[in-house]
Amino acid sequence: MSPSEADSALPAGGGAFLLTQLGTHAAQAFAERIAELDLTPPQAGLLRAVAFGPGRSQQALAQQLGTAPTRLVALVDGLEQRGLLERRRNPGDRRLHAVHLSVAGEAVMADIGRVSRDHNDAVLSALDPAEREQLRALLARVATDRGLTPGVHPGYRTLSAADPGSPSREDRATY
Amino acid sequence: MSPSEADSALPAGGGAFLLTQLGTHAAQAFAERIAELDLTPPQAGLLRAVAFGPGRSQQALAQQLGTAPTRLVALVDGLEQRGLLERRRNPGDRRLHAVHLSVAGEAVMADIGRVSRDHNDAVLSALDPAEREQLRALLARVATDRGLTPGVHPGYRTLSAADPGSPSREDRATY
DNA sequence: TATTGTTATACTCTATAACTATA
DNA sequence: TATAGTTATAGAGTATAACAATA
Repeated sequence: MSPSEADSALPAGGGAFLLTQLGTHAAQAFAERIAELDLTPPQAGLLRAVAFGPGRSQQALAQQLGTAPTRLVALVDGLEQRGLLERRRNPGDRRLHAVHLSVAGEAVMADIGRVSRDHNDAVLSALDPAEREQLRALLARVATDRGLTPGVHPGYRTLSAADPGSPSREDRATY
Repeated sequence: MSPSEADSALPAGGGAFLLTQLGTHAAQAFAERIAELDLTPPQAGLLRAVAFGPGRSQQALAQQLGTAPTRLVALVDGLEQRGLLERRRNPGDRRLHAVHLSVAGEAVMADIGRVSRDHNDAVLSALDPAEREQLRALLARVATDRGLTPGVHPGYRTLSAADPGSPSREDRATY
């Protein structure tokens, strides 16, 4: 079989492939930007979660972030050592650690907000405001249809690799 | 600072976040579909690359796929043991292994093409053909603007995690 | 006994470096 | 000596399971 027979339709040219490609790119670009704050994306996500709902237990945070409680320990450890998070004992139930932002942590949160907005603008710089809204609306419909709760993404946890491999330049001709 | 101040704009609601979210979802969905053929996405990508350009060396394939030559060895090993790929010695330069699809490999390639098309249809099922094309056009412009060669994606290799963490349902209100 | 948090262990994936065989 | 392929080693990241403290 010839290559053009093998995948005549659009494996690497279809919308699903573009979504995979751009999703990867967006995640990488965000990781690079957030690295300027000496943060990883998971760390930024944890800070954001704590900022939104201060004083929650690590169990609650783990459930919200969709990660194992054991993973949260190391994350909180690192951010606590850097003085961005605080563990506070709960007098009512001393098993719980209420996680709060420190003052420094709140300052970093403001930085994260700026970085996120810059990131969004950079990724979508090719589109004007109307087009961005158009794209947003289409993506939101796909996300809803696919059962993705807006604001909650899978988290790249069980991800092994990519879409239809990495076809590359040469393949474009046929795809 | 209150959460709504911290990220007033759109960190988890903007187009960039949606791209990350849907990109992850599309990659996972493809991985699940291709697993029905007992393949991983990297394996499918390698088969596709070989199908498009048969007889190339592992070095050439590694460069095209954007991966280290050492990683390709194990990939080719597995697919050769399953009888889908063949290593053929090059009489001219016996250091090279020309990689070819076997007959069984060509049959699997046809399956991959079907799976890829089904995957694309499923992911975009919320949109009618005109809307799919609209989305495709917008994504293609963003991809070009960001310097991504169509058909070649990063490959989820250096990916550490996700966009702005995993904000989750509760955050939607503010985001 | 159940639950929160922690620690220890193992497993997967990938990257780096050393080795061989050919040239 | 330089290159293609291979093997071996190690590193990052994550998941699983056992453990200690508290309820």
